[in-house]
Amino acid sequence: MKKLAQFIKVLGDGNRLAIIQTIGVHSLSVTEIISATGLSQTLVSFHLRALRKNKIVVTRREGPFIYYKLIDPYLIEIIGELSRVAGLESAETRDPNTLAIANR
Amino acid sequence: MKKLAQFIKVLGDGNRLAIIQTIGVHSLSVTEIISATGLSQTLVSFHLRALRKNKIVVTRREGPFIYYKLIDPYLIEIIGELSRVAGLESAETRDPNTLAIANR
DNA sequence: TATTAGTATGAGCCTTTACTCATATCGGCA
DNA sequence: TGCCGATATGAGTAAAGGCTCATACTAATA
Repeated sequence: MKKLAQFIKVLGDGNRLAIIQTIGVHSLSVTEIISATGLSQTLVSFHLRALRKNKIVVTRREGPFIYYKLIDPYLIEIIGELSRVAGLESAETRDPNTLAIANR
Repeated sequence: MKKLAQFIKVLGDGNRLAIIQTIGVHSLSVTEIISATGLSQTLVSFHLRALRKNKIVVTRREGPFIYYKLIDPYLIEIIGELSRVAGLESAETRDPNTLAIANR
């Protein structure tokens, strides 16, 4: 239970959520994440470390770039579910055809 | 995004997760939650307040007792999904077709 | 080898959070 | 009204978390 709490705690930060949403189903370099989120290099790196340590993202080096991607992109869907349960999303934003769930 | 982060942050605590799981689909009094979790009265009350403030539980008074229940019991399933994505659950429970999340 | 772009790390600061203790409130009943 | 069981609240403390600054590491290229 404590492991799960730790995992969820990592998700409970606005900037990390933004980074996760930005990465989405893609594989993005740190520079891309920085410009997409508008956060500072250090701050992005700081949060990426937390996401790495908690097995939420993995990295792959390509020349001078390091690409990050979600270990399980399904996480995006779960976050969407949480958003609904939290009452922060209108019900019709849910188009089943676009859900990654469909291609699993 | 920040509202969602706050909501998730509330879920990211071991004791609160224990309380949420304990309540489950039922409606439990504080005393029942205390004995089921083994936490102190003050601590349970402390966490219940957080769950209340963040619209995760609602209360109903019945004589001297106050009953707590989840506003959306579906939350339990989402937590289960998170547990799977976190790699903390056995793989057999991982059949996408049986997931409530898939049939909504 | 020196430089530069891309990325990570460690230290320090400030805020938030989880917890406990003591006390207060509330409803029922003698 | 006074007491008792059930629950909540406020203050205080220690620890954790988010952030920034300065610096270090790494790979490519001149």
